[in-house]
Amino acid sequence: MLRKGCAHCSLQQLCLPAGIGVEGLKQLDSIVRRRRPIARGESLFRMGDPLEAVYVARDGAFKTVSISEDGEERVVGFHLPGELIGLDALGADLHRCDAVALTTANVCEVPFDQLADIASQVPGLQHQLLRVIGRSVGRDQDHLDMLARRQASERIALFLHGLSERFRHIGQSALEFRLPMSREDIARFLGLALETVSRGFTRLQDDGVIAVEGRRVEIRDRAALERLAHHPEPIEPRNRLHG
Amino acid sequence: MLRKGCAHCSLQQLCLPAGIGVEGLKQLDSIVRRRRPIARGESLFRMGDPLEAVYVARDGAFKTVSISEDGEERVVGFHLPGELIGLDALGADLHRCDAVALTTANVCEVPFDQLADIASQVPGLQHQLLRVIGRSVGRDQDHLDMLARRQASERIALFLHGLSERFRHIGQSALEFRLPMSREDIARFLGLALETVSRGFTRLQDDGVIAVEGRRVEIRDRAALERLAHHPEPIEPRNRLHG
DNA sequence: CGTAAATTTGACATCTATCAAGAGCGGTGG
DNA sequence: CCACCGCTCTTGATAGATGTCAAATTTACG
Repeated sequence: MLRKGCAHCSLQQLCLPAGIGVEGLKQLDSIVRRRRPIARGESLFRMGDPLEAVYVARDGAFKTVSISEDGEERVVGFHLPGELIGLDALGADLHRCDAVALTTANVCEVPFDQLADIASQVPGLQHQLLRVIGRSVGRDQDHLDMLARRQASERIALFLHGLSERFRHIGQSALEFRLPMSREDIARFLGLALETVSRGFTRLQDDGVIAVEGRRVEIRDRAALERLAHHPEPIEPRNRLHG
Repeated sequence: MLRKGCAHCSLQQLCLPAGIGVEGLKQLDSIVRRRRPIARGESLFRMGDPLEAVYVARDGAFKTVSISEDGEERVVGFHLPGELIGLDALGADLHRCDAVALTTANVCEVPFDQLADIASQVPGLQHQLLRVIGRSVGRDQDHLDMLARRQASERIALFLHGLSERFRHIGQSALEFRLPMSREDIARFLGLALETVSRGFTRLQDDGVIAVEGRRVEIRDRAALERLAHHPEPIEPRNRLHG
């Protein structure tokens, strides 16, 4: 039944509850619904749906995608456990994109109206809500930063680096992890062709920066990865098996 | 002295005040500061500054830029009158970018702590604040949508189209306007080289979609602009002076 | 174990960045 | 009022990177 509640959730520090008192926590807890597991490929909401709730995955991962008018799917964002999903509807009360599960996932659902209500009563919660929104805005800006890079290699390095940081942030290994998304998803997230992403991974592996095996990634040389994220090409022409 | 206050501001409908009662308006009005005109090139805040206030231009325009670690300037966003500036700091209470005036501008400054205070008291204001934040998030997603396009022509068409919509939204002509930003700013916003932007404008002019004269832009064929925004190249191979 | 999907790899055309130079524009000072 | 200067913008040539098409290979899943 998963009736433990926010107070004992491993995501406590990342979620809305951070920094609010016991009273507030109880109130918040009372409106949070825990949904049955979402299967891979299922949607939490679709483009055009009215804003009813925001969601946080306790485990699993999601992508948010928008189908542009020319029928192309663009990946707007990836969402790891503890990262709020559904804020895209804040502007117009209508969702601008679909939220699709990349893996089987468990989510908490927080009805938005009730959240807003409580937020105006519980002193810390409003601030915390704004902060969580702000973190989400921050991730959007990181995304912008990636897409503004002209070199595919930079975008890819930045993507892996950012993902690594986020895994660390939720208490998983930052140096070895499994990508929840396909190469195609990554390509659509980075504004690149699928093949370019694949080649980018291969190149990083050849250069000894990472090890890839399908969706398993190991970061071998974090410093090099960061360098690549900020410079088009290897600073020092590293000797690649002499040719 | 500009002592007219929010109640009479032409931006009323776009700003925080929309939809809050007379009482709330008075409270809000009491904390809004109107600053002396900002000169072109001046900054409202800099990267790393603590979040003190959010800003709305009453006239003029701003850009927000972030200097990435490799020293490149990236344009994160453009801000027309009525569009909130400063939300980038929500996540960490620290500004992530500089806000620079593109023209001489008059701005309203709203101390953030006081705004948050009042928002929790005035029923409509919290909702309105979230909505304004949401619109800002929406603009970020439009930006992402542009940058995810692989063809420069699509990004440029989308940029002009979006700008046109925003001018209309603030009551100015959507078909004829003056760009407040340089080609270089646009290039850094779109992740393109300056020359590519220039060439893109020229091409649109040659195709009869727009007329450009320096920073003056006239949209001649809105439908064509929208088509270009969603398709790499002219659907119907329009006859360009027969060859 | 077999089939479909995902990923990698190769070849090639195209687009964009880059380097370079020139034109247009606005502002300044004589 | 005109000439000059600097900055922005445009235009051209070229090299390099990425998208596209195609096919082989691996992986995942039933």
